[in-house]
Amino acid sequence: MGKLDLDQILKDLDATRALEDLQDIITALRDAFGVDHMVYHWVESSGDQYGCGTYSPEWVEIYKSQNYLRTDPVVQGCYQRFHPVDWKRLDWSSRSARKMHRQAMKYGIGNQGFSIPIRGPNGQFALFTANHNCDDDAWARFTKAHSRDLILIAHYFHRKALEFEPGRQSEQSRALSPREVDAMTLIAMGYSRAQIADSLSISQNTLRVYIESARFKLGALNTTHAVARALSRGLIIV
Amino acid sequence: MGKLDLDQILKDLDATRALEDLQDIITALRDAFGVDHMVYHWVESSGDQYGCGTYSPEWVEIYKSQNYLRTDPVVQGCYQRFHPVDWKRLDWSSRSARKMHRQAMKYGIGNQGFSIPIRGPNGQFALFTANHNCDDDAWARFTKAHSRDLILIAHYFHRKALEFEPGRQSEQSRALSPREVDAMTLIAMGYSRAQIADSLSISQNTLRVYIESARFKLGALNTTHAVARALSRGLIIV
DNA sequence: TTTCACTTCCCCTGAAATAGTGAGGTCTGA
DNA sequence: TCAGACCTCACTATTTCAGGGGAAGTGAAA
Repeated sequence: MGKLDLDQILKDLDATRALEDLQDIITALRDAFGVDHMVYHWVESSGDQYGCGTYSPEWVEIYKSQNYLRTDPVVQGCYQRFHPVDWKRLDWSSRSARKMHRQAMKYGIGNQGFSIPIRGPNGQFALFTANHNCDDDAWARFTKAHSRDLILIAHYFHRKALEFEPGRQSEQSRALSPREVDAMTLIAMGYSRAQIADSLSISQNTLRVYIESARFKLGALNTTHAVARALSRGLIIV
Repeated sequence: MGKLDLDQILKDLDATRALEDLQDIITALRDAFGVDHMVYHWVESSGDQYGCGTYSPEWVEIYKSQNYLRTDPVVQGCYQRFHPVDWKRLDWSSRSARKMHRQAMKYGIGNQGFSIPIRGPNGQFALFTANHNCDDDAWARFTKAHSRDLILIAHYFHRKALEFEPGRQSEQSRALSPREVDAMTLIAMGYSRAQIADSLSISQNTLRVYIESARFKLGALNTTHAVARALSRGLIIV
C-alpha cells in the first residue's frame, strides 16, 4: 500500500469533470488503499441505481437481476445507521443473505467489508464500500487507520456524483406548505382522517384538500404514495 | 489560533459519555478553531430541537420564540444542499431573512458563517456551524483550511448526539418476510391493491393478508402507518 | 415429529379514500 | 396594488380498503 495523499485524492476528485472519470478515480482509490475492491453505489427510489467500482461486471449483473438490493444486509444495515459499518457487525443470518454472500465470494468479493452510508437532500442514499480479503485483525487495523479518510472521500465522491446527475436534482418537488406538512405527518403517524381533522381543528373536507394538494405536489398516485415520497424526500419526519 | 489536533478532538468526542459534555466540547472547539461561535443544532420533526453551542442564550430564546427555524436561510439552504455552505452563498434577500440577520448581529453573531448539513436515518437533519466576525478573505482562508476537519467533526458530533437520543434506536420490530416486503414496497410505490395482486400473481385476498401481517409486525395502526414505519426503519426502499 | 412461520385462498360489511367542482377568506411578494 | 399561494369549508358520487371471520399446503427448525 503506497503512501496515501488524501489532499491529492480530494483534489483529483474535485477536478473531475465527467461521470465516466469517476470509474478511473475509484480504481485508483482501490490501488491507493491497497484493497481488493472499492465501490460507490447510489440507491435511488424506483429501483434506479447508479454505481461505479471494481466489482466484476458479472457480479453486478447478478446483483441487479436477483434484486439483491432488497435483501443485502449491507444496504439494509447502512440504511438504518449513521456511522460507517463493518460488514461483520451486520446480520448475515437470514437465508437470502447467506446465499448472496456465498455467491458473491465466487465472483471475487472479499470476506471483509467497510461501508459508509451517505445521505443527501430529498432522501438521497448512497453507499461507499471498501472490500477486501483478509483476516479480522488486519481488517480492524485497516478500518481504524482509514475510516476518517474514507468518510471524507465518500462525501466528496457523492458530491461529484450529485453534480453529474442533473436529472436527479430536478426530481425535487415543490415544498409542502406548513398545513400540508402537518396533515402528511399525522397521516404518516397512523391517525385517521377524523382524528387528524380534529387535532388540527379543521373540517375533514379541508383536510382532504391538503392531502390532495400534497399528493399533487409530490406527484403521487395516492395518499400512501404521497406519504412514502414525503418521507423519503425528508419533507416530513415521523 | 492554536495548533489543531484533529485526532485528539475526535478522540475526546468519542470518549464523551453524557449529553451535557457536548456543550463543553463545542466550547473547546470554538477556542481551538479560534472563531466567535460554534453551534450544533439538531432539527426535529415536531419542532423539537436539540442544540448546543456558544450563541448567547438570549439569541437562542429569540430564535425559538420567533420560530426563525422556518425562515432561516441557513436551515433552508443546508436542507437542500449536500456540501457545506458558506453563508454568503445563501439567499438573504427576503425581508424576514434580513430582519433575522440584523437582529442576530445585535446578539453577537458574526457576519461570516460556515454550516455543514448532517443527515441521518429517518430523515434526521442537523447543522454544524462555525460563525465569526471578519472580512471575506480571512473567512475564505479559514473555510479552505478547515472545511474537511469541520465535516469530520460535524459527523462525529452528530453521532454522539444520536447516541444520547434514547427514542430512536429502541424502535425495533420483527423483520418482514420477502412477500411482505414485496407487498409493502409496491404499496409505497403507489400501486393499487389490484395492480399489486396482479403484479405479484396472487389474489387480492392473499395480498391483504401480507399487508395485515406486516402491519401487525410493525405495530402499525393502518396500512399507511405501516408503510411509513417500514420506510423509516429501512425495511423497504422505495 | 411437531410446531411455527410463510404462503395461498375465500367469505362478508361498514368505514374510508378518491374525484370533481365551487367559493369564500388571508397573507405576502413583486 | 394585485396576482398568486395558502387556508378554510361545502356538496355528491363512486371506488377501494379495513377488519372480522376461517382454511390449508409448504418448508424449516427445534
